[in-house]
Amino acid sequence: MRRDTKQREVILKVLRNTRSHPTADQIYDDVRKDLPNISKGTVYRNLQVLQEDKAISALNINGTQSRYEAKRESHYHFRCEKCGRVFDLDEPVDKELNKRVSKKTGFTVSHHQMEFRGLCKDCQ
Amino acid sequence: MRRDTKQREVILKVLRNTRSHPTADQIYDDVRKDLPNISKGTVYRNLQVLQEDKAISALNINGTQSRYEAKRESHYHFRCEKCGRVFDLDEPVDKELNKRVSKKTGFTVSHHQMEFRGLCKDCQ
DNA sequence: TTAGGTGCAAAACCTTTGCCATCCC
DNA sequence: GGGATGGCAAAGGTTTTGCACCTAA
Repeated sequence: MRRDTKQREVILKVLRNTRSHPTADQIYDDVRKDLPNISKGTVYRNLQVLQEDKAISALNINGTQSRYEAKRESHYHFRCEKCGRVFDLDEPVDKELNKRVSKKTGFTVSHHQMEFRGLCKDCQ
Repeated sequence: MRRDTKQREVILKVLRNTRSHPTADQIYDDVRKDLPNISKGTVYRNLQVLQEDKAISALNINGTQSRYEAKRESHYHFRCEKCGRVFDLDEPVDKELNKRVSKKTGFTVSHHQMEFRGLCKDCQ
């Protein structure tokens, strides 16, 4: 069973009080203001636990390794959460979205990426 | 100026001949069939160069570090390519997309992420 | 000729893990 | 009490980098 600990509580509090999408290291620094003795291992372990519990989410897709592809017509991806394979999709890319976001935000939008996730045929 | 090297050529060839979105390590293994003496450093360096030249692209967003956020209503992100900051967008999330992709592919689609890229207001 | 590129190995980074002490239920 | 969790430090895995030697232009 899951126990309540000060460490986990503070990590979650930090994430709930920011909109800055911090890295593990930034979270660590922030948490140390409350818990000067917390270790990085604990931060990482709790970030995982909190993800399992759906209390937080990681923006980055699939951990640390980069994947590459030759430049093609722009397209979206599907990543299987079990086997980790990445597939190209036929779904048409909506370029209007870039303009719409640009208009709303005032940012210069050059492109967007979309990734669907779930289970591929082999893994269902 | 950029010179043509056998190493870069083979790396690009490998990426053009696959749809498997390989990692740097997988590319390295593949390239070594042609160039047994190539080093990993060279692979990494060329993957960067090829990205600069827009000949290839990395699927992963923003290198190796993960960023986290507390769970919120699902939403899309914008990442500034200059300062690296990530912003939440108001753009409505289109859940129909999941169903459409699922129908087309036969995959089980649980969710999707979208990230827009460009320059934020401060960096333009 | 010479600036850009390569190989090699070490370093840098980020993340995970083993171990033992500690704490929550 | 006993299993879950934490702190610490070492290990692991990926990517970057310094340096001396090469090579395309």
